Amino acid sequence: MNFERSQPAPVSPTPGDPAVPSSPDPAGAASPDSARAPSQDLVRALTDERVIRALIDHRRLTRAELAAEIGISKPTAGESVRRLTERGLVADTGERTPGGRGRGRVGSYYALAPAIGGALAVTIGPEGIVAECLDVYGDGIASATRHPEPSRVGAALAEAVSEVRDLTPQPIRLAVVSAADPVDRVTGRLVQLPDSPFLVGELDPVAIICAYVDGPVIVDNDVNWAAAAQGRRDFAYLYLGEGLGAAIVDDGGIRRGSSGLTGEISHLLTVGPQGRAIAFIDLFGELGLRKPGTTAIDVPRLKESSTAVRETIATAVGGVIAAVIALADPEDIVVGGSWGPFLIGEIRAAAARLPRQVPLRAAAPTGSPASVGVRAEAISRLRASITADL
Amino acid sequence: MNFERSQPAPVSPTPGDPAVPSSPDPAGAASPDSARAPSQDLVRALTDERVIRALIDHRRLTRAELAAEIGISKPTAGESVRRLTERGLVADTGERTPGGRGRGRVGSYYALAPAIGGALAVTIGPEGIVAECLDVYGDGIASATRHPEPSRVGAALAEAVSEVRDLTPQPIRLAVVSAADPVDRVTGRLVQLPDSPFLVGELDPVAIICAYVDGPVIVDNDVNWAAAAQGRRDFAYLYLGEGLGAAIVDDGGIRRGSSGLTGEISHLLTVGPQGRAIAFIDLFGELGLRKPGTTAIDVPRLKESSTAVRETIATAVGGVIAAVIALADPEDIVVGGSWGPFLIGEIRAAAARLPRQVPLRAAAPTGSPASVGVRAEAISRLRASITADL
DNA sequence: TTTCCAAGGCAAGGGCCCTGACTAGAATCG
DNA sequence: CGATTCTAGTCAGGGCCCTTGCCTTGGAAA
Repeated sequence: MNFERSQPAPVSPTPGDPAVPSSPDPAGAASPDSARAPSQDLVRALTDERVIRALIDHRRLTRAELAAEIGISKPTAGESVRRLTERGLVADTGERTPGGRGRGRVGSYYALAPAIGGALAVTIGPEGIVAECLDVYGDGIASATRHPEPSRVGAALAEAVSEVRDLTPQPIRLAVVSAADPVDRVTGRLVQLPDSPFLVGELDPVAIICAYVDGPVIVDNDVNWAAAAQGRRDFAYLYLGEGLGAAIVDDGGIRRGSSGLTGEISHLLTVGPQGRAIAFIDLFGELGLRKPGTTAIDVPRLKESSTAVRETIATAVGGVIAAVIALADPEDIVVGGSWGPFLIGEIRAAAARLPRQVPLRAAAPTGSPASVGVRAEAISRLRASITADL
Repeated sequence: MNFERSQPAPVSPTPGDPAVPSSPDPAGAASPDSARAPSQDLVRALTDERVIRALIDHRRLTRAELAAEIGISKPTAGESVRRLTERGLVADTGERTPGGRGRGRVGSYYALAPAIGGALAVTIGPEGIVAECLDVYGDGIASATRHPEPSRVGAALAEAVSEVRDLTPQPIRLAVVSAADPVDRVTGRLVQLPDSPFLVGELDPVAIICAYVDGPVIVDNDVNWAAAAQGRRDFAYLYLGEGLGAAIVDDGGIRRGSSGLTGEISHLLTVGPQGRAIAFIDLFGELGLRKPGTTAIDVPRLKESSTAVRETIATAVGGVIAAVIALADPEDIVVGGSWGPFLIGEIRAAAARLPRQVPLRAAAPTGSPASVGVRAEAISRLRASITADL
C-alpha cells in the first residue's frame, strides 16, 4: 500500500501498479514534529526550509539578502545555500547584483534549481481536457488541450499529459486533477451514481497519469475545486447545470465525506409538483427536462420553460437549500452552473420562505473556477513536497 | 478582542468583561513551528515538552527513567527536570524508588506539579447540570450536580461551577461545556431556532463560567460532543429524542458550520403523510406527537403509536438520511436519542429503499456519550495548553 | 588611481545535546 | 558486619548549529 498521506485531500497513487514510481514516503509518516529526531539537526532542516521558502517568494536572492530576509546570520545563510546547492535544490543563477545598487562588492544571486520540478494541473470535463505544467512560482511552463469524443477521453488524457511531459524539462513531482463527475475518494476513479448525469464517463485518471508523473496523483470533483478557489471559510457552492452538485467548505476545508461523494445532491428529497416529496433529479424527469437518452438535464429547454415550471424548480432548489442549511450551516451559498444563476431571482424568493435565512449569491461567471482551484492546489502541494524532504 | 484561536472549536472568552482573566495569548498566534525563533532553544523547548508528555503518560518517573523513555541522555533529562522544576511545572514527589527494584542507588520520582492545574467539564441538559474538574491525567478531582427548575438554570450553573472551584486546590485553566440546545458558534450562547424544542433555554454559559476559570470557555452542542466521543473519521450521528439533531464528523473533525448550527435538522424537508414534502419537525405536529404547550416531541406517546404511524416516521427519517448521505457522505450513521434506536428496524427498512446505501447502527445505550466527549476534549485541551507555553 | 562599501568568509564564543567515566548510596551476599 | 553489586545522578569533553565581530574581496564612484 502506498496511499497518499496528507490528510485534507482526495487521493490515489494506484495501489497495484508496479510500474508506478509513486513517492517513496521515507522513514515513516512523520507526526507533527515532535516525533522527529530529538536533536538539533532539526534546526538546520528548519533553516534550509526557510531558505527555500524565501527563494520561492523572491525568486532570486544573494546570501546576504537571504540572511536579512530570514533573520539569520550571514554565515548561516551561506552554509545553508552551500548544503542546498550540493543537494541540487538551489543553484547559482550566474547573475550578479547590478551595479546600480551601490558601490559594494557584487553579490551572487541564487535561485531554486530547475531540478526541483513542476506540478501538473489537469481539468477534465465535457468541454475538453486541459493539462498544464506549473513551476514552484506558479508560472505555467507548458500546456496541452484536447477535445475528444466521449469514447476517447482516456486516450486523449494520456496524449495531453504526455505532450506536456515532453514539453517540460523539469521532473513532474505530482498531478492534481479536476473531473466533472463524482470521484471516488479512495480509488480516484470517476463513478457513476444511479440516475446522475455522467458527463465524462468511466475513467481512471490515476492509472493513466501515474505513468508520466513521479509522485502522487490527486483527483477530485470540479465543483469541489471551484469551491476551494473561492477562499472562504464556511460556505456552500450549489452547482446547477447539466448535472447537479454541491460543494461544502467548512472551517476553510472542503468536506468530502468517507468516499468523496459529499455534495451529490441528485437524490436529496425536496418539494415537487403539488407539494409532493420527490428526489431532486426526478423532478426534471417529471417536468420533461432531461436530455433524451441521457441522464443530463436539458438546459436550453429549461431556460425556455414557463414561469410555473421555473417556480416549481426554484421551490425544489429551495428544499435543497434547506437541507444545505440544516446539514452544513454555510455563511452564504453561491449558486453556479449553467442554469443556476439564470434562476437566481426565483431561487432567492423560494429561499426567503425558509425558516432559516442565508445570503445567496450567483457565481461570478469567471472563466473556469475549477481550474483556478486545481492550479492553486498543485502549486501548494508542489511547494509542500519540496520543503517536506528537508 | 480575545477570541480563542485554536481552529477546530467553538469558542468564547467573553469579549467585553474586564473581570475575566482570560488567557493572555502571548507573542502572537504561533504558526506551525517555523514561525518560531529560528534558533535552537526550540529544541530545548521540545525536550521539555517531551518530558511533560512522558510525565502525563507515566505519572511519575525518575530522571533516569525519563531519559530512557524519551530517548535522550541522562544529563539532558536532568537539566530539563531542573528547568521545569524551577518553573513550577514539575516537582519532586518525595517518593524514592522502591528497594524491590534492584540493588542500585535509589532514584527520586518526579511528577507534574499541582500548579499545572485542571480543566472543567460541564454538561447542561434537561436532566440536570454536572460540573466536574479533571486533572491532566484525566482523573476527576471534584464534581457538583444540580437539578434546577428551568427558570433557575443560570443560577444553578453558577452554583455548581463555584462549588467545584472551591473544592479544587489547583487553578482551573479552561472549561468545556456541553449544552442540550443549539449553540451559537461565535458567542457560545444557547440559541432558540424557530419551532425547535428549546430544552435548556436562554443561557450564556461563557459569561457565567468565565468568572471561575483562568482560560477559555468552550461551548458546544451535546450531540456534537457525543459524536466526537465515537472516535471515528467519517460518520454521522442522528439524534432522535425530544429534540432532533445530527452531528457530522468528516475527516476526523466535527463539522460545525459558520454559526455552529450544522445538524439542526428540524426544518429539513422530508416525506410526510401521503408522500407530501414536509419539514421534519412538522411531521410530529401533524401526527399529534408533540408535547402539549412545548416544542418537544412526546416520546412516550411516540413509542406507543401504531404501526402505520411508525412507518410514516421511519419513512421521514429515511428522507433525512438521504439528505445526510447526499451532503455528508458518512461511512455509517449512528442513530441515537430516546426513540431513534427504538425504531431502528423501521428506519433501516426505510433507508434500504434509498438509492445510496449506508450502514445504520443504533447508538450503544451508554451512560452519557456527550459527557465522554466533553471530558476528552477538556483533557486534551488542558494538555495542549500546558505544552503550549513551553 | 584611489576611495568607498557591501558581499562574503573566517574565527571565536555560546547553547544544546551526546558519550563515557565517575561518584553516591542502598540492597544483597558471604 | 563488611564486601559486593548495581543503578541514579553528575561531571568532563566534544560535536553541531547558530551568532557576533572582524577581515578580505572586488567592482563602482570619485
